[in-house]
Amino acid sequence: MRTLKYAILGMIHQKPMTGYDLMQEFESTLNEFWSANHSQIYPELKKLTKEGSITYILQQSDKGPDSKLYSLTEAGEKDFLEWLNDDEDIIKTPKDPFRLRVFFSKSMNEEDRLDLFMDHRLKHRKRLKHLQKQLKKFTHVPIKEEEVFGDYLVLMSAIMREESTIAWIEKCIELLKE
Amino acid sequence: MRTLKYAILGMIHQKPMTGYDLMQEFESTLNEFWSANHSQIYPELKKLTKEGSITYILQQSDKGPDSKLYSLTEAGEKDFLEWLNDDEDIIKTPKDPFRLRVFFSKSMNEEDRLDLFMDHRLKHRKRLKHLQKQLKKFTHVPIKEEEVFGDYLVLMSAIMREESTIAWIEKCIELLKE
DNA sequence: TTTGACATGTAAAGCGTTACATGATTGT
DNA sequence: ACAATCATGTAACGCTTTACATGTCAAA
Repeated sequence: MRTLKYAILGMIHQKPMTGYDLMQEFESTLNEFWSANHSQIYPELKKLTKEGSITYILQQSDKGPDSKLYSLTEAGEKDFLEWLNDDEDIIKTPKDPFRLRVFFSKSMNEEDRLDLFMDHRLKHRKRLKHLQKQLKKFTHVPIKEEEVFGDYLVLMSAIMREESTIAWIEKCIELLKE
Repeated sequence: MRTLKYAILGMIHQKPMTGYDLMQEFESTLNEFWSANHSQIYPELKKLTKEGSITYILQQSDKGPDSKLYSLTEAGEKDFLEWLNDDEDIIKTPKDPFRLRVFFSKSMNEEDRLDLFMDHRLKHRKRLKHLQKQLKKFTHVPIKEEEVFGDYLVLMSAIMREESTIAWIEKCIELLKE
C-alpha cells in the first residue's frame, strides 16, 4: 500500500520540507495515527526522488550541516491527490498484546487480574490527559475551511478512542468486582 | 516482544492443539485482536519446540494426513504464566491510513470529503453488526469464574471501539455539514 | 569541554503477508 | 471429475525497529 509514501507526499504538499522536518512532524502532529523513524524516512525520500514524485534543492544551513529541501513534482502531486480519493478498506483490528492477556487472564489469580486492569487504566488516563492538553491549544472548534480542521478531527479521534478504552476497562473492573 | 509466541502458548495452555487448530482459532475467536497465517504459525511451532516450550505427539488422522498435537512443557507453562503478569507499556496508537487521509482532507473537494466519511461509516457499521451477532451467542453476561469470561471482555472491547469510531465519524460529518 | 539540536545516511534483525508447494480424504 | 476441508511446510518480499555511523554548530 505504501502508506508512508503518501504520508510524506501529503506533508510535502502542505509545504516544502527536509527529511529532518518530516521526522519532527511524525514525532509531534502525526504521531497519534502515523509515525516513522529517520532511518525509514531518508531511504523513502531517496526512492521517491528516483521515482520522480519529489525533487530537492540543497540548502546551506547557518546552523549545522547542509540539508535537502524537498518539494512535490507535478507527477507527485497528481499521485497524492488521487490517493486521497481512493476507496480503501477499513483496516483490520490492530494487534493488541493487552487484549491478548485479557483473553487469557483466567489463568491469573484474582488480585493480579484486577491489578492488570488498574495499571492499564492509569496508563490510558495519562495518555488522555496529554491529548486533552493538546486540545486546549485550539481556542475554538475550527470550521471546515480552516487549515487546522484536519488536525482537530484526528485529535478528536484519538481522544474519543482513549475515552472509549477507559470506559471498557472500567466495565471490566466492575465485572471483576462483582 | 514475541507476542505470537505467547498467543500460541496461551492457546495450547487451554488445551493441546495442532498447528491447524491454532490457525482456525486465530481466524475465529482471536481475530479481533490477534491474528497469524499458517505460514507464520508452523515455523513458530518449530522454533518453540526447539526452544523447549512445547512438545508434540504424532496423530494419525482418519481424515487427511497426520498431524502434530502440541502441548506445553513445564518450562513453556512457566514462561506463559510469567508473561501474563509482565508490566508492559500500552501500545503506541496503531497506524491508520484513514486518519491520515482525514488529516490531509482539506486538499479534497467538499463532496468527496463528505463521501469519504459516509463510506467509512458504512463499513464500520457493518463490522459492528457482525460483532453484535457474535455477542448474541452469549445467553448471559458471564461471571468472572466462567471459561468464556475473557472471550466476552475482548468482544465488548471490539464493540465499544467500533461504536466510538462511528460516533467520531458522525461528529466529523456534522462539522462538515455546518 | 561536553551536551544537545541540527542533519543525513546504512545495516541488521524481526515481523507479517503473499505466494509457492505438496498431498490425502470427503462430499457433490 | 472437481471443489472443499484437512494438514503441513518453505520462499520471497515488504515494512518497521534498533543499532551503527558521521559530522557541524551553539550554548552552558
